Order: sequence, then structure tokens, then C-alpha cells
Amino acid sequence: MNPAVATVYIVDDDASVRRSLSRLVRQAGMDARDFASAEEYLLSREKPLQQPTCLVVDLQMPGLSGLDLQSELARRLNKRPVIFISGNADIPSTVRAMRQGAVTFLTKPFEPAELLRAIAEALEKCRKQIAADAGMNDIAARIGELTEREREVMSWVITGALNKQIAAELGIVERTVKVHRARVMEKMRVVSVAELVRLCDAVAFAPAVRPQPGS
Amino acid sequence: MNPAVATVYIVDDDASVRRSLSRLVRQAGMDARDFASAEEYLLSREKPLQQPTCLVVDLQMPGLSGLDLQSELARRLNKRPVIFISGNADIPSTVRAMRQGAVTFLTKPFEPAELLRAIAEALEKCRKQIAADAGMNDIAARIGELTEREREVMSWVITGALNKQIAAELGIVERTVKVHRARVMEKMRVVSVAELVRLCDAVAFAPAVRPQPGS
DNA sequence: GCCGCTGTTTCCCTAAGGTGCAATAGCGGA
DNA sequence: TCCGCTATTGCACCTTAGGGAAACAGCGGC
Repeated sequence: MNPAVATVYIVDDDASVRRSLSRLVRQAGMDARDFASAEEYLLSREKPLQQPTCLVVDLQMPGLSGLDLQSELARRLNKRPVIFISGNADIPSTVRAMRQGAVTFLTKPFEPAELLRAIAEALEKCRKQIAADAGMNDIAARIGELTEREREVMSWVITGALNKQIAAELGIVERTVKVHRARVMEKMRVVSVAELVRLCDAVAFAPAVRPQPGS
Repeated sequence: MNPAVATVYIVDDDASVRRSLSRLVRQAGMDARDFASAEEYLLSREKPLQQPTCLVVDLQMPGLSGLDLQSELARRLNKRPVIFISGNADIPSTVRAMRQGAVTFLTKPFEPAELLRAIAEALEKCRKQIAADAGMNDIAARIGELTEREREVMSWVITGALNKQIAAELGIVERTVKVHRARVMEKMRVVSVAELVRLCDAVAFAPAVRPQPGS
């Protein structure tokens, strides 16, 4: 409902924990949604990631564990930050969780403030991710507007190649390269090669043709 | 002595642990150096970081703890990967260690192979860091060769500004900008603006003059 | 005071980038 | 078959980038 507000997804098999955490989160002014298992969360997935969100996941759960959920999220490229909570965790699990990018790992019992602090950090991380994704998508969309030939020309332009070199490489005349190049600059909405290079590097735009492996 | 070999620094207050870990490391074909305390390691510092190295640190030690050592290393910009080992660690310490970038955290007793695997990972990470640092230093050195004016002109060039715009901005004639620009390209050893942009972005070269905060 | 480095400028010329206009050609869809 | 998109090219013209040659000026060091 509230589009500007953050949402915390709580995944825990213990109903009383879900209730108390939800209450805590809501009292702090955020939305809370809870799930009784990793599977339940995975089935409910709302992919977009438009709004800052994060997960608070119990380590031990019947079925998929918290670590399994984290791995699955990574596999699905779901970049929501994860906070683990656990009553009796061991070091190896903690290490694995952190290595896989968990924001933190809290052991029950913990101070409510401690969780809220972790949530704040996770949401901030998520906001940055959203902003970064938005930028990347924007650039990718522009690249998507290019024709194959234009992409090809662009891949040469961002290496600093001269029009005549590009022309020779593609077996066409320089005038044609200029036409493609102009369209690239227009569609990518840049006015200088410097900007074009930055956009392409930001999304790791790769050539396809350039790296001549043979010769 | 052996310049091509990796070295593992072992920091543990227990002499028998130091002996056994050193033996393990040497048997695996790497050099080992051990220290009885964090302080001892910090005093022995050989700064360069030319060769792949990593640290294996005990969490609990008299004086500075393993975590303290890790923090101090971070403060000193010593980027050697750290592997923690501990007999009786708790989750918060593990989380803190991992958040601060530890490669992993092993609890004693652990399989020798497990430590060797972690060391291999840490050394690989170190190699990449060394390579990245070398690249950055190389670029930074070139920027260091530039005069103030040349750096100023470069900061404008990498934004895609035209010579005439730069000239107007600096209150000089276009021909002068061309002179500086040519020296920049020469000293930075690039032949295109595209390459120059990449070098500058790689080291996060910032302007100094550009972001006019006032007006 | 002379020398070297840096920054600056003027005159002039070539090469490369960028555009407008016009035309040809292949291809897939209405 | 005509239309629209994409790719291509030729011609002419203007703007930028890049240099060569020569010179002047401030500054710190010998």
C-alpha cells in the first residue's frame, strides 16, 4: 500500500517468533510480511525489487534451511539482503552465511534494537542495490535499442578506434561508420566518447567480435 | 629467499600450535613465519606486499586479540587476507571477523586439509590484490608525472569537454589546451580518450576543480 | 645572470569527427 | 506490391583534434 515504505520479510517456522518480530518491525514504522518456511517465501516471490526490502531468516527450519534459502535466492539473482537469526548456531554455519553475503547473524536471544539496527543496515544496502540496478537497467535498455551493427560499431568506438579503422575492420566505408556512430551516440543519449565509455563499462558491455582469438 | 613462493604468517600465542601449523604449511610447499602475538607481527611488518601472503590468526590471544589485529591491519591498509582459527569462538566474534573481510573462520580442531584449502583461497585472493594494486600504482605513478595544469586539463578531458570549452573554463587559449592535452596523452601513455577515461576511472581520479559547489 | 621547467600564445596546416542531402538495396510485414 | 527499417555509399561542408615552429614570461637553482 505505502509505496515509499520499506518491507521486512520474516521467515521463521515458529509462529510466536514471527508474531513478535512482525510487531517489532511494524512498531518501527516498516511493513512486515512473514512466512512459515523458506518454501513459502520462495513461492510468494514478487520479483521486481522496487522498494527497499530485506529478509530476516531463521537458520534452522524444517525443509529448506536458512542457508538453503540464501543459496536459492543467490541462484535466482534475488539480491535482497539477508539477516540470519538462530537460537543455536554453530561457527561453520555462520561462516557460510556470511561468506554468502549475509548482512549479519544474530543469536537468540538478542536485543530488539540490535535487530532493528541490522535491518536498517540491510535496507540501506538494498536501497543502494536498487539504485544501482536502476542505472544498469536504464543503460541496458538503451543498448537494447541499438541495432546489431550499431552495437558492433560501438564496441569499437569504446576501444578508441578511429572511424577509418572501424571501417576497415567491418569492410565498409568510413561514411557508413559515421552514420552508425551518430545513431549510437543518439540512442545512448551521450554527447562524448568519454560518457559512452563509462556507460558501457558500467554494464560491462562486451564486444563479441573484438577479441580475435585466432590470429 | 624464494621469490616466487607464497608465505603464510601464523599468529598464535600457543607455541605448539605455531610449530604444528608451520610444519603443515611448509610441508605443503609454502614458506611459514610465526609470531607469538599480534604486537609481534605488527612490529615486524614488511609493507610492500609483492608476494602472495596471508595470515592465519588465533582469535583469542593475550594483548591484542585476533580481531584487534584485523582491525589494525585494515587501518594500516594492509590488505593481506586473514584466516581465523579459534578453539572456542562465539558467533558475534565470527560475524565481526567475517564482516571485516576474513576469508574464513575455522574452529579447532580442524582438518589440516581444511586449513590448506582456506590458505589456498586466501593466497589466490592475495594474488589478485597484488595484481590490482600493481595496476593502480602504475596508473597513479603516471598521474604523478603530470603537472598541476595537466591534471586539471585531464579532469576536463575525461568528462568529454571540448578543447574550446576547457579553454574557456581555464581562461586560456585553445592552442594551450591542446599542448597540455597532448602531454597528458603522452605521459599517461594512451592514444585515445577512451583509454584515458578507463585509466582515470580505475583509480577514481577526481577533479579538484570541477564540481563547482558554490554557483 | 643564465638555464631549465612550466605555462602560455600566435600562425598555419593536416587529419579526423560530425552533418545534411540524396540515393541504392535487401527484407519482412500489411 | 508498397511501406518501413536497416545498412550502405557518395558529395560537400563545417567543426574539432593534433601538431610544427617560434616566441614570451615567471620561477627556482647553479
